Amino acid sequence: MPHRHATASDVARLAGVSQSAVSRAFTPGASIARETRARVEDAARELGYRPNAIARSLTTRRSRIIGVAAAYLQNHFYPEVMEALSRGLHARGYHLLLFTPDAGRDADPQLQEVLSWRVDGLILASTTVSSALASECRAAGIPVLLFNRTSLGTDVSSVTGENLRGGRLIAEFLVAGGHRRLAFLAGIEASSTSRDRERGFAGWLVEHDLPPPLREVGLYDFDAACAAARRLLARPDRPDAIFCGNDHMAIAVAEVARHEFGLRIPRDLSLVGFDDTAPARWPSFSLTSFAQPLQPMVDAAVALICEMIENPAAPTRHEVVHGELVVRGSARIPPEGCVSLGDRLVWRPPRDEA
Amino acid sequence: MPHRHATASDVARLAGVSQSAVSRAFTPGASIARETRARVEDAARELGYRPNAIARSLTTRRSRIIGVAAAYLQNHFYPEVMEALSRGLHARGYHLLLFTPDAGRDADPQLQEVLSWRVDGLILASTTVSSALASECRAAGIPVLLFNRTSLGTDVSSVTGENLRGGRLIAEFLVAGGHRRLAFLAGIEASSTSRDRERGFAGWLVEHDLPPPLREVGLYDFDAACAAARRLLARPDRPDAIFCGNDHMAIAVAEVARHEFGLRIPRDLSLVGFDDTAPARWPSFSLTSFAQPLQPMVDAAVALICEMIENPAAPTRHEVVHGELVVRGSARIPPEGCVSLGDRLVWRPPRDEA
DNA sequence: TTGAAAGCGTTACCAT
DNA sequence: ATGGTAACGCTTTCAA
Repeated sequence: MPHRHATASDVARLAGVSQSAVSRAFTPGASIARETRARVEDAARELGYRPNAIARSLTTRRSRIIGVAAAYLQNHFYPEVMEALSRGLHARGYHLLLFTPDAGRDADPQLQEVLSWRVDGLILASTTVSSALASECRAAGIPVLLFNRTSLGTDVSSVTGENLRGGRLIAEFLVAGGHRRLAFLAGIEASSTSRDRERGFAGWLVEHDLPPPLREVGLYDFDAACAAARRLLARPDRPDAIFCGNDHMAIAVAEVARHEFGLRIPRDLSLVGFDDTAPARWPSFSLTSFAQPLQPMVDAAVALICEMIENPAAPTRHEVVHGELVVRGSARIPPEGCVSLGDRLVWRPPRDEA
Repeated sequence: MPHRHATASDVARLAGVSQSAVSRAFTPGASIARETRARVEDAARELGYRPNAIARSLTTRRSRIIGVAAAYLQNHFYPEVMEALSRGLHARGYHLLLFTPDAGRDADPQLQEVLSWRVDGLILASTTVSSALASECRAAGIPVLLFNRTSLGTDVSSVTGENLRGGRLIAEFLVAGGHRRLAFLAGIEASSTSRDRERGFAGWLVEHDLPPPLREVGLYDFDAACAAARRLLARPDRPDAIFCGNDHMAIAVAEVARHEFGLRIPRDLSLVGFDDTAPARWPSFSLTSFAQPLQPMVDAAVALICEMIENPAAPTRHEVVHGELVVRGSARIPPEGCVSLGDRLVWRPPRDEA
């Protein structure tokens, strides 16, 4: 028995009021008598009535749904983001329509479907949605927020960590630790995160008249990072320190270095990651990593998308959330600069350079 | 400029047809002349028209949305599930409305909100939604599917791995490996997965006149599992093999065993996990683990929920997806029973017992 | 094959 | 404060 849902009219009939009154009883700021509301609520309870969000959205023209594009869920950073995002949006009365663009393929068709739900906003935490489309949405008047990425030419708001400063700081950290044969393991080269981290890293070196780092590409993928690590570590001029574009790849490199090359970390090889995800804290890796503070980033994203929804005419904003270089055991520790911060050890340049 | 979305009427006007014709042009099986469709499509393209899913859902009374409850996203198993689920549902034309019940708190209010979207189905991949509510949904006629869990008294369909057989097999595996001082690290005790795995494990031991395993509770949580490991490993009668309720906890135990107790795995301690998630394959852990085959489980879930939607009167079903005990290096390997399966080594009892 | 018209379950605007 | 009524944008009869 497909047991039809009760409607506002059903409730109205039972409560002996108009259907409009029922609507008011469920609208926070509406003007309705205490007693009327009570009667409606009783009737609603009896019938198991809940306002139909679909019908409501049709008239209000606000869905209270945010479309969220996520991929790379195998990278520990993103699941944690999803969970926090879901909670944060819920707290503001929004729901989260998830879509996961296929890695290689074009994400735009999927996005079109999400758009057909007239989502109030869009958070793109995945590189594979074309920037063109992102700005197209903006043109169509729907707020778009890039999470943990930015887009080049197009003018779309974003929330990111300090990719550039992080890269610079890590260069300085490794050099202060006495390393001179540095390497960078890029993620997806087209991604802004990878580009910015590399730009910061290589930039600092160049500015200090040091040779540019060796370079391989790991595509933010575990297996690809393993392969890149093999190429890097098999070189005659093997690097003695590698800055990996994220923790996920850093772990891959650590595994290859130890188990295939018999290297000891950090004695033979220093490793620095980015994100400071949970596995970085596991003793086996004890990864020194530039933290992208999850909760602040998510909070910023939620606040920003809500603002954009309330004021669609607002100018685009690029929020950069402050992070720290969290020092653990995977990289040689410079003699100076370590500071204890809460329960973590972080590194700051002895002479203020950052 | 909030640039109003084009509606079917707008398209109709431009194409010189009725609004109904526009609807037909976007309805797969509808009867419409080739030429009419072409004109509609042209007009639609020109106006950037896409049917409004909200309005459509209101009339069809099918949302093509599946509500998915997820939590424990820090356990690597679930993100992978989410991603596969999202793809699988998309392939069938469904969208995924994600909600993440707060761990401790009551998930039911959140679920109510999801229900107000008149979701076509509900997949619960989280223990915190009350079984009572799950069956309430079923009573209300909305298909509910439990993923990686079952519920006790209530009659709700489910997709799970072979928790019971897995537990039994692991007991046999460890005993065949010469272990006698066994322990079980439970997850969330109220969860069916933890209960079934334990029941299989302890049951096999009892049936073979072996003493029951030691027991601690790790709540499927990394830190809690670390604490449990400390209690277990500090005992005078320290176990020489631990079956951990999932990989995530097994890794926690491995970390504590190695880095706090100086134990070597598997020489001093054998460890077996459950799920066979990506980190289990990392050389540092090389975890022997009973595989819950992700893709088959997700495929089964998608197929089952779709069936339930198409035929709500169908009886509840409990699908159990076949898994294998994947042998790696974290547990002593019995002299017999290892079989190569694809690129993995799996264990099967020499005399067929499973 | 096509168009007109009646819903779908709300909210929002009017009067009252 | 309340009830009537017109949208909201679509699908689905029903006639033509």
